[in-house]
Amino acid sequence: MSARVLPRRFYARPTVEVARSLLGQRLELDGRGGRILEVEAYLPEGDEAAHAWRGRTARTEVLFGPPGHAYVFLAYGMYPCLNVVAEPEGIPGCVLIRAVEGWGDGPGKLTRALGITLRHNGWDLVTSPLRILRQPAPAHESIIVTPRIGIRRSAHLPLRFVLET
DNA sequence: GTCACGATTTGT
DNA sequence: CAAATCGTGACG
Repeated sequence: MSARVLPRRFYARPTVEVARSLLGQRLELDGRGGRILEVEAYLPEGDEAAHAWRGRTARTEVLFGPPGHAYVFLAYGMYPCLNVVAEPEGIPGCVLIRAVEGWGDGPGKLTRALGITLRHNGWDLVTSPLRILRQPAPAHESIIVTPRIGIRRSAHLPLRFVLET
């Protein structure tokens, strides 16, 4: 197992902190992947757009589990969207991966390109072929912050983070 | 059981 | 701007 794989403690932090830290790191499945360029945070509290807002259900179970796992859901019946579970176990924060360098921009496009499907839901990003590696940050990169895309509720919150070179 | 609704993408 | 497409959660 590569020494560059992000450890569990990386994910066991506040959701926004994890979201910002995720930018620039390398996401891969079976060795294929690239740097994460765009993410969105979905908060464990006060965030009506988050799936966990309605509480603990069969679907959101993964969000309440240990950090560093993948939460994959099907958007609009067609597009698998990949999220990274953050916060200590029991606190349902997560980060949506919206763009990966070289594999597409848009949460549904990058999953299709990398072959990520619903069957990857719940996979451990620390010990499985679906993982995130620490990547040295190039100089002169900054983070742009904007509202999240495609949601109606809690739409004003500044929770989308884009890596700007 | 039934039904309305999307954390999207693509084509008109 | 509208269609495609189906798992989920609310309701009864």
